[in-house]
Amino acid sequence: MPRPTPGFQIEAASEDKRDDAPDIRVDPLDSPLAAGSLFESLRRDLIDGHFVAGEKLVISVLKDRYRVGLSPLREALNRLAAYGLLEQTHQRGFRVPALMQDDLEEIAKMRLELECMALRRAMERGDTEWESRLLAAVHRLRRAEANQLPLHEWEVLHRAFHRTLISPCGSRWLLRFIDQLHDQFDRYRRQAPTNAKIRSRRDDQHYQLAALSIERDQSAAITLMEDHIRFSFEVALAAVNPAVTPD
Amino acid sequence: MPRPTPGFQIEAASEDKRDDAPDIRVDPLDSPLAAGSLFESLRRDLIDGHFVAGEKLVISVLKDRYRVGLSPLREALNRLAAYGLLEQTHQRGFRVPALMQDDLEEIAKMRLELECMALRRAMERGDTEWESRLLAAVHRLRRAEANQLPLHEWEVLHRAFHRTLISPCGSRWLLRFIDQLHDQFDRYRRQAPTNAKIRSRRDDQHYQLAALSIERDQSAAITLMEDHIRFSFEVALAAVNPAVTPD
DNA sequence: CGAATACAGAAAATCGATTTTTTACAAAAA
DNA sequence: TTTTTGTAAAAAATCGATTTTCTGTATTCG
Repeated sequence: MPRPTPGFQIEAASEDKRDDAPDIRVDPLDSPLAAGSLFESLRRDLIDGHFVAGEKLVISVLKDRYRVGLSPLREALNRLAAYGLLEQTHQRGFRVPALMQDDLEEIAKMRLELECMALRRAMERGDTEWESRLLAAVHRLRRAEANQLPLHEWEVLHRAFHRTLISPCGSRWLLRFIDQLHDQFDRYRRQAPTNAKIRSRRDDQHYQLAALSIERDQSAAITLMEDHIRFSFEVALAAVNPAVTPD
Repeated sequence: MPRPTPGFQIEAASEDKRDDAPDIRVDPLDSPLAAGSLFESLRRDLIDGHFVAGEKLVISVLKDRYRVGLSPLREALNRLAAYGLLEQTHQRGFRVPALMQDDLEEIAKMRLELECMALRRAMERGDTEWESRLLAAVHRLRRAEANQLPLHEWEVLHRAFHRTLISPCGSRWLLRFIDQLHDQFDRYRRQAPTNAKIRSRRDDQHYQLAALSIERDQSAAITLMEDHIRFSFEVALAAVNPAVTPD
């Protein structure tokens, strides 16, 4: 059964005046991209934890909730399954993957390998334009933290920062795999609690990552990237093992 | 427009007696897994090159060709797009990605990184059971080559060998990404010509790979894996640049 | 004569209904 | 009481029709 999160406040009630539902990103009824935008909506809701891990997704319920027809909905679910954010079993529908410590460890390990590889290449290939965009991205991210912007804004900027950092790595496949792993990782991280200490350390790491990368200090940047991912992993662990929130 | 390959000998003519069409792997009409098996059929036909690279896939044509309804077909296409074997543009359907040298280079580079990583881990973790399965796999593969089994049989055994080689690497994501890259790579390789010399060298490499991996000779095995992928890359290059078939 | 526009045909995307399969529950038998 | 079997409800999967969007062509206007 879906969790009663603020993301789903559309009830069967009033059919008009949807503009005041800030948590729903796209109104599929007005948009001609039902299947495509639905994929994005579902993707985000899955990562945000708006569904209980392990939960079975009942098509007819989703259909009502997102106000779309059967075909675009099933197409979006199929894409999500191919992407790894859903599991599909023949004749018994779609299921949200459970959260398991083994999985999280594996995902973190892969992130470590791939993101360090990407960062190394990015430092070799990045130009002034990249350096500029990176500085801009880290600045936006830190301001969002300092100014206590809503969590969602921060998440968007955080993802943008990491993407910018490795964007000149030269491999679309590498970027694609890392994106996929980030989505998987964030399912855990978003479930884990944070505190000021965690956020502050993370904030520093982001800034230092940008600085060292621009300076082309390869070994220091790579080491920091490893630290950053390991630290995020420690934090995310609390999603599967609530005892171990680090401070 | 689809190429007139033997895979598609079903014309609009006789509506009965489909059993004599050996190249169609599953008859979706008899199977209750239309969408799932259709994904596999399309995946294989895409890798086999039964579609022209860059070609636009017309839904209604595919519908007739594979004899399925619109919904399972579109679901399969969506999954293939998420998987990277098709490109989707909103409101203008699905397209087979073009073959480009840049892409091939990138794919080969990623294969090099990921498969070496996986092989290293597999050698650390593989047990006797793995060694046995690996010997069996390489034996089947070499016998298929020696006995001139049909190409398709060899392709299946070839894929099975590579999968077995790295199977104990301990990371589902790593295996998944490598599988995906193999599919991409094979789109090129299958288009490139081979000769006895190429096949013989490749055959040797497979045998040596198995032997060195079982002996746990890490550096030699990794070096050979690099050679193997580089060599396959050289061969596959002919798919985009017909002048350079190596001998 | 060239560019812009309107039209017609084709194709993609979506919808709602139908079919098939699974699941849950209850009744009967061991 | 427990297991088995039958039945009804629910859900998934598929189908064919409908709607929307695009594309190519021909016609009109500048």
